Amino acid sequence: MSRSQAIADILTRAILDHRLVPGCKLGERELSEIFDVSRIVIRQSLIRLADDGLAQIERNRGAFVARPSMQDAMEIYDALTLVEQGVAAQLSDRLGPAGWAELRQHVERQRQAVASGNDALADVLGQEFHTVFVRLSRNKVMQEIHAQLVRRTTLLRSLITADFDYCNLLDDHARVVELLEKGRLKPAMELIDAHHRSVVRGYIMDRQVFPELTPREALEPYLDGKAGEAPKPAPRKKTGDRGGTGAHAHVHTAK
Amino acid sequence: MSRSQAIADILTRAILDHRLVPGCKLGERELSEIFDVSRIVIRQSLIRLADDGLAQIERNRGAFVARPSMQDAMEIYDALTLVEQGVAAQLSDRLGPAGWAELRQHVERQRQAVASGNDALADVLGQEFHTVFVRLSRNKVMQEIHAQLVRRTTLLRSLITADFDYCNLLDDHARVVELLEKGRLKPAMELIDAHHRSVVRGYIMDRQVFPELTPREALEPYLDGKAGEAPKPAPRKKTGDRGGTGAHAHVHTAK
DNA sequence: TCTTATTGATTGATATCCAATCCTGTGTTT
DNA sequence: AAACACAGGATTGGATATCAATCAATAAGA
Repeated sequence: MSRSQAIADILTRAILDHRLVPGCKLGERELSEIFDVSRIVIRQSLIRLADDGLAQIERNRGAFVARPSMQDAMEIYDALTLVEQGVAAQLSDRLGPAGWAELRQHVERQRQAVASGNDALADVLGQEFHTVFVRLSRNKVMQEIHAQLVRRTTLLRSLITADFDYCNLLDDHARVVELLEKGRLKPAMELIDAHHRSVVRGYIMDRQVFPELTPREALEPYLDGKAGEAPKPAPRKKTGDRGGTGAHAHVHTAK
Repeated sequence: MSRSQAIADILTRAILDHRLVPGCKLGERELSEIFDVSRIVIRQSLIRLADDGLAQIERNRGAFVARPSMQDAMEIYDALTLVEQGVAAQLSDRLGPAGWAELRQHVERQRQAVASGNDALADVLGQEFHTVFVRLSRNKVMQEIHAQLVRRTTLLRSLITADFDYCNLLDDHARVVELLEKGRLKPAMELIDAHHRSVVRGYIMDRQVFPELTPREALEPYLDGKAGEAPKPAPRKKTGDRGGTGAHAHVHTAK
């Protein structure tokens, strides 16, 4: 793989881990020193990030981690809902027994993780559910679109006031699978919609985000060869946020 | 705008106009001489094209215009159908009178173009319909996803045996609008699906595509400043293809 | 004729340099 | 003291030249 792609992947992970927060300057010189490559390679990486919606390049000003607006957030969640509803409709028509089994098995694995108190694993599995869901459509184009939207929702999570609990929404997943398998498409789609709406409605993005890490500090754990085993989640000072990047951050709006 | 973005746009147009056909080598040196820029700028342009799915970069081999497979074609049309159906569902809920008026007006303009024999205009309007349709969702993220899918379908049209008539499917457009406005969402969605399915089913992509133009010839009309007024459609030797890039190439499968 | 080796071309990447632009800090003016 | 103007520094966007690695196609040899 090209060096610029590899670096783009690292930057992407750092952003998704909330180690590089929205608005953070991604200076060419600084990054080139961090990764020990030339500025041009960094430029190419930044172009890739910008094409993916994770960075924003301003002419003669440089690249910054994207700072999506509330409007952007709603549009991203709308698009994600649209895609997942569409996939749900396709699956309810076309999915074979093996597919349903895989979905049920995934939910079951997550259930066991929750039961055994392994929150981190449950979180990861909760994220993965959506990916598996879309993968079963056997449409790589759709998978890539969906993955990009998920990345952007993860970026959004850097911007919200992190005063929420993670519930992995095992119930929602199980119910979606159940409804779809029974052919009850419409309730399933409404459940998907309701889920995403409840998430985005809890967003409060007025606050400015201040980077707690310099790019050098943020990227240090990803450097130095295949050290990717311990991905190092995001550090947070304030709340009890465990730093997960779960796609299921569920905001408790009701009291 | 950055030079690499401008060049990427030109390359994109040339590909969508079928002047650069799938498989065509996009050599860095050649392009850098054509556009009179350094190789680095070209590399950045090619990265953008690859991210958009219009080019494919092979390590140490270079970039080529993407050569999507039949599988890719089906997946792209599936994704397009999914997106447009989802947008249709949203519009049937949320679109106001002004929106419906705009859609009806667009269809009417296309009807007039057809009636007056202005096929070229009718073709453009037929393409635009889908774009307008998605724009009314007021979701820029969705718009960009849709636009990318449309670009890829246009690329696909370089690969099919061009033995079909262009009918602008005014009827389909009018009917979709009519059905949606009446709240008959399901038939409208089925109509969208049927349309795209009929298109992709007519595809025959066994044939190899041979470039009839060198990159230098293909790109010449786009160079030299704002000469973009006469976009120069694609040249075709064989059929009566008028060179349109209409999103509504409708294959007459039934006899 | 088939296999192997060499050569040429192209890509990936680096270093250095330059122009244009933006930010900032200072100094001047009112 | 406040507002404005200007100059300098820093950063980006880009050009050029160069080098290593890899691929492809040809040429040499069995």
